[in-house]
Amino acid sequence: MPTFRAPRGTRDLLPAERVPMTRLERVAADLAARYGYHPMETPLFEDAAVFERGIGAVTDVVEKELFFVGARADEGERWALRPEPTAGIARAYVQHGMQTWPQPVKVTMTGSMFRYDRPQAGRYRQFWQFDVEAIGDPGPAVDAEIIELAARFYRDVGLPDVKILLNSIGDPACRPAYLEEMTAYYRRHEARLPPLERERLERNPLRILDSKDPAMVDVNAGAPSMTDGLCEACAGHFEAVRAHLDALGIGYTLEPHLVRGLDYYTRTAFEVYPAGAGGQQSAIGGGGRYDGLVELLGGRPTPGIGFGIGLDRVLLALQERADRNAAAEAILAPEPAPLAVVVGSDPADTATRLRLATELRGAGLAVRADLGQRKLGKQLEAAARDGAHFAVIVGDELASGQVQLRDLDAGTQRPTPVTNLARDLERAARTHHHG
RNA sequence: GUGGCCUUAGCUCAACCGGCAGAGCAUCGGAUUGUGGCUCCGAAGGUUACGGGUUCAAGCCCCGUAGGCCACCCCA
Repeated sequence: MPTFRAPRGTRDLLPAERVPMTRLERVAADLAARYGYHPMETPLFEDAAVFERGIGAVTDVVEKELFFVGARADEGERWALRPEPTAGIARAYVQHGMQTWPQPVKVTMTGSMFRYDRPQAGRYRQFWQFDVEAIGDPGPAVDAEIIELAARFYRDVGLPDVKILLNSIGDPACRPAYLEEMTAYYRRHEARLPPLERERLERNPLRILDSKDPAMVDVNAGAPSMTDGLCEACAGHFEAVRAHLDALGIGYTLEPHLVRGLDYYTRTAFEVYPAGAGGQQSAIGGGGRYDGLVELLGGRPTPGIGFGIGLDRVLLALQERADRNAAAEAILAPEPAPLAVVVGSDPADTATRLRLATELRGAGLAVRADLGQRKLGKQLEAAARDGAHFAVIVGDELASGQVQLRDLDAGTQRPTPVTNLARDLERAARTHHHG
């Protein structure tokens, strides 16, 4: 066992993971740019109150999953690592007076989030997310546009068959009334509720509807439905979102029990799951409307809607998938091989190998240099296994100003003057690709 | 935070009833002084996660800790 290892719930992203994840980020960033979103970035940590006030003090995320930054607590500073991106972005919106920008303000952010929960496959204490936010437009069309963007992202990276769960969870105008009605219902049946559900009744009643306890099936069947409890404005908004999605041809599943874990959500809520998995902790994306958040953080009343992509889980879904399409393969493919490797086993030539490689790179070519003193056979073997198409062999003919340019695929080689090397290699590469 | 399963080389895994810790892959070297992805040979790599206990003897049995995984919880 090594003396040190990555802290629980965190992991090192080695090239085999970081490379595909970077591609996911690139696809998402290019896509969002086409929709008019601009990248931004907030600090990794914020005043803890930003999350407590924005996300809600009685949510799991704030109550038990916040990572506090330990420094200087004695000086009254309470910082916490961001558990999600939206609260920080809303704080920035207020701080920078973005209400004076053309509305809606459309931004993206990519990076790590932190939650102190119990790790599991696809559930980490540090995880990566790509996030999209449109702040300042109350209309249902934006909701549909952002869900369509989400659907397109998953399709573009090779997950064309994701399941989009959709719901409306009302707003401050109608949720209290509905909550009162449904808690009253469950109080009447409290004797039949398991302990966990009784606790939820006090703390987070909406969760009861989503219970996995078999004992709850009967009770839940008779419960008042959230959809029926929507006020006219929320119902109309929801209907319009669905109509827009239908017009765009975006498939979704109505899920009246879908409840989001953060207090700031209003009206539209959605989550995205990979095709097969029914597993509950496998959401690969989620989002919704948060019309009260900016105001909670000290701004004017401002509507907003956002969507987060769980990059770790998207990657996992792609890796686990048996029937990968071309898009998925392109995300997971290893990095392209170098065009050529400069090899040579005479220690006296090391400087020349380094110089030649540098010149070739200066000419825009992807060239690896073997700067060791292993025997030539080993170097060629490594170059071939790397997938390089050419080897530049530096050896005796250097005395007459020449190196060997070897075609590793064809197994042929010829001498070429070092002064011509870049042009020669470029030409060889061109004819090679055509052949 | 609750319950359960697991942990042997860098990776994937063996090791009979408790009796000398092994293989494949990967790494490095060798097989004609400077020419290949295959093949052959070899080397290196281990406090059997960590700490205790039982026993003549523990990778194996018992306890604790850590980490991973699964189901909850919750979310991405």
